[in-house]
Amino acid sequence: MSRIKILYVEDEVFLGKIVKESLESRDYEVVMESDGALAVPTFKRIVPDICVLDVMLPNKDGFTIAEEIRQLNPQVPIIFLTAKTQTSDLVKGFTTGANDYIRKPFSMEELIVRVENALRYKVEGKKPGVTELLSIGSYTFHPNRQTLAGKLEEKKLSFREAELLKLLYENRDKIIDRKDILNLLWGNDSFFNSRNLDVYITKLRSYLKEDDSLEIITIKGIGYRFVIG
Amino acid sequence: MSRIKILYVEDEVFLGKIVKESLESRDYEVVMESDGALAVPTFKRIVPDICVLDVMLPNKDGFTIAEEIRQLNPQVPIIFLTAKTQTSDLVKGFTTGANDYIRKPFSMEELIVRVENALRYKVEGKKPGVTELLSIGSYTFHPNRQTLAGKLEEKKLSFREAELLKLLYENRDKIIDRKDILNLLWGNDSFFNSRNLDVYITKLRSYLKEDDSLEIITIKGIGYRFVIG
DNA sequence: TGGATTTAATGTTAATTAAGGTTAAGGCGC
DNA sequence: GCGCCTTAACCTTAATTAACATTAAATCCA
Repeated sequence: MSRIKILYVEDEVFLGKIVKESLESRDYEVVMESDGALAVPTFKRIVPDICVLDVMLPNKDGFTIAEEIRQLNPQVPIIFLTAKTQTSDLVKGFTTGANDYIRKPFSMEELIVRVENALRYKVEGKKPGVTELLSIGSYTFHPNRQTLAGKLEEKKLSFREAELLKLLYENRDKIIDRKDILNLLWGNDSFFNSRNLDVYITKLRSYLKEDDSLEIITIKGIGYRFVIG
Repeated sequence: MSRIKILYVEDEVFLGKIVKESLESRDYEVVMESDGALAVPTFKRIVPDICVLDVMLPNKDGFTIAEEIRQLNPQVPIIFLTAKTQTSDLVKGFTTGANDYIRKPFSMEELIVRVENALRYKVEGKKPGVTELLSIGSYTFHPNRQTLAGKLEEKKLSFREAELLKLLYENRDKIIDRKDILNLLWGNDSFFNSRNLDVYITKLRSYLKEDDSLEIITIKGIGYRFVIG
């Protein structure tokens, strides 16, 4: 299977490169275009599987680009990146069908989730995606359904709980920096969010206490390490 | 096993020297390159295990260097050092996988954690880490879980305790220089950290006193020797 | 040279500080 | 109102620093 191709239109070059590298390290093929006026020609040339458009662009804004892309291809998913100040009402009008939007500042985690959702939507129509199952000790974790099934019962997890558990699981046996968790899940590492993380760690520990081979170890001043077995 | 080789591209020479020394004190081999244009040639010459690239460089920026390095070697982990302003505060995350980001200013602790994680990822791919068990006299030591199990009970160790014990164990029967311990665990050998080490030695001795065949011997003015049996 | 004395290094325990854990009470959107 | 997220309050623990004790090496002096 060939790689998923993303057209990414962004005028802030530094930000763009970081996002591009990030997506590429997750095995997406990314073509970045920094000039709004060239977005549509580039689209025609590369024929991407999905588009990520900054709304605020010089020469031609993201919405206009989207309209023109829709003429060419009514199916392709488009994700808008909007600044916080731009009214969500205006944006909502564009988020019908295959469109979605993310408010800046966003975390990579967020972008990845949206991209994956959009692709799933594209492939399967309206069906929710194939739900992967993760086996964590004696538990079964369903990241998309946000459920954690133990021996006795299945617990529904909230979004934050599920995201945190997923992150810990993906980085099991490694030290994860507190800051990284905060930035990935909350978008910044302010003091309050930091205390918030503590709360969620407590929650997960309590959910996972049925299996004592599972442990979220604190590394004070640095972060956590999730050990399994 | 030969030492891990790091290519470190940084134009701020003063900062660079500090970081270089710090990494070297932790037993990494560090090659520093201050000219962006020479980064790729240096890469070819030394063939490092991991790259740490400042993004803002004269002549050639870190991202461009990364792209060229990727042509040569798609696997090697790359860690970018970015100033806060360069990301416009918009992307807060990092990516698991071959790439990682650290915002300047960063702590050495942070860099070390990233480097070690990146290397582990490289070595083990996505496989869960093998959780090792070490047998120390009548004790069983679990470095990742930070537990030390004696005949009667299992004691939870703190991060520092576990790291120190691991270090002693890895160098058992050899004389370990105090300075080396301080540099490896604390990153420098200041007076205060030195007293700190004394405290942790006392703690470990007390934890290990169940088995008389284990002894942490002081070699005054030099360091310690951990003898087993 | 060898015992006494000084000195510096380390041992030990306790106090302090700062990070994180826990639980519960607001707050906000659906 | 309910569920989730956030904030707050209070508690616990790790890491550091400090204080004082001990030990070994270095120096001194007969």
